[in-house]
Amino acid sequence: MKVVPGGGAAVSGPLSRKLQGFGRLEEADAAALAMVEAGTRLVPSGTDLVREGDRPEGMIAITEGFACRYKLRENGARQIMAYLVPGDVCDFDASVLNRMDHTIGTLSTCRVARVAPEASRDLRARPAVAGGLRMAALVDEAILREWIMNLGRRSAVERLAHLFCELLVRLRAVGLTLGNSYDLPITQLDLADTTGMTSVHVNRSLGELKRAGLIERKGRRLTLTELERLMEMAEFRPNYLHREMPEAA
Amino acid sequence: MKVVPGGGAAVSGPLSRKLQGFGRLEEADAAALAMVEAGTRLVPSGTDLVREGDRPEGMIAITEGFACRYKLRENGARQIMAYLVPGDVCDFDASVLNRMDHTIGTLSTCRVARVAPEASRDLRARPAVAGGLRMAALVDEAILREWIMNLGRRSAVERLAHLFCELLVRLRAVGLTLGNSYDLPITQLDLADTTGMTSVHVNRSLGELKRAGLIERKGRRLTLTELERLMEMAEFRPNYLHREMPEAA
DNA sequence: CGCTTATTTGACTACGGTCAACGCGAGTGG
DNA sequence: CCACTCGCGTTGACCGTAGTCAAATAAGCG
Repeated sequence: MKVVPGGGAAVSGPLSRKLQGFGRLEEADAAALAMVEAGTRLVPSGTDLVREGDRPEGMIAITEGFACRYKLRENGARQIMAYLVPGDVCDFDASVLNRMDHTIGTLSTCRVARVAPEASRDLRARPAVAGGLRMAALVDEAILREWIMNLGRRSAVERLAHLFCELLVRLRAVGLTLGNSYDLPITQLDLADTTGMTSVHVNRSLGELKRAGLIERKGRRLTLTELERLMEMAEFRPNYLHREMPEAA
Repeated sequence: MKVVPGGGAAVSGPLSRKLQGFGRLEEADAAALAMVEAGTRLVPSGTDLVREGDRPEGMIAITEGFACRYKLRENGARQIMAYLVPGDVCDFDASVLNRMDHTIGTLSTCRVARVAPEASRDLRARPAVAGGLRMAALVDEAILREWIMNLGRRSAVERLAHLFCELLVRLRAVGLTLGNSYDLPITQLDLADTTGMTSVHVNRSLGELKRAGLIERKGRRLTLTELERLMEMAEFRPNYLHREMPEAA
């Protein structure tokens, strides 16, 4: 078994970290996931991992960096529909032999694990892993709904505030936060394409949040000073991100 | 076995009609679905079927009318995240014992079938039905993504145009269209809460579409005259609504 | 250090929201 | 049978949030 680079004992990576949030994993489960995490490749920012029209197989998992699902309009406008952060998995075999209706691409340099269909079957043969993946898919869908709420019924600042709160919770689940701060390795243009705005307006809205003392940004580091007020202004209720565990699978 | 009201032989209802779109159903499958459709109740417009915070079980299916998934903001603003049209099913047991993060309510008078957990298990025991439900869930998710695109990157008229095109395809799949027209039993306020606008602006945008000769409305009946131009203006590509069938399940 | 890519700012525009009034048809009750 | 109400649709005047265009800085990066 491959040793996780840069560490002695295999400290659990974001993958097992995330799935553990949905239920206890066995040693062997964690080992299988660590195996996946060991076989990652570094992908530069702005790379498409899976394109619209493709018929992908197996799975891909992100262990470092931000990726996203997006579509383009004919005029070049981009809309991001989902972020893939460390620990997130796309299970293409769950999509039963279909063509992609959108593209998956990296927003920053990413560490990506591609899981072949066979290995992917082996993973899903583990009840705890399969269950975790199913839960994760449900959460992803809940996030899509919340983003619709965000786009349809929140103002510019509120949208950004809500997004930042969501990311805090999601990144905390994989141990990538420090207090109320985390690395946000994406540009204001990316934020604009996420929140349905222009980068100019994102810039102004960020300024507003900063001036209000709600957030702070130093380099890539985003700090949610005054998290309480931020959550309140965005009406952020994290219930959609947490799934309660079934008593028995 | 109960006879479908109002007809001699059990003409396939929207439920089996829809699932057939994802793969051939056996006689017994169709019969089981017809059984579900026979046990429906009429629900008035504006009724919540399942509320945020509930922990529903079994399934519900719509066989007539429009329902929707929605959330409210504290200020009363509503955002609709999905339409449930005849043939659509919510499988709560697939959501593994979780609380609803949104509400499901009727937008018009609806005929609704509630399927108890046991009956729901029986249905899912039928491979063709289970497969169809899984496909349907994937399509629903694709629709969520397309709605995000709609909200984030399309103008008011484009959003409405896109929505109307989507509904044409979805309703055609259950045989509820006549040429390029169908019944749209919802108000302009509902359309506003769907497209993230105000009812005033929906009204004006509808007027614009009418004046351009792209749509026509007589009572509840919506006709997409000039469907080609409508699709083009909305950049509507129905690929996200169609799933290709697997060779073998 | 020089190039490229991001961020920031300003002036102006426009899309869509707000507020308010009016019309209209379907029910409902006198 | 008519008056009344209620919900929905329609229209107008005005406002404000966010988009557009353009240019100046700042920040990475080879």
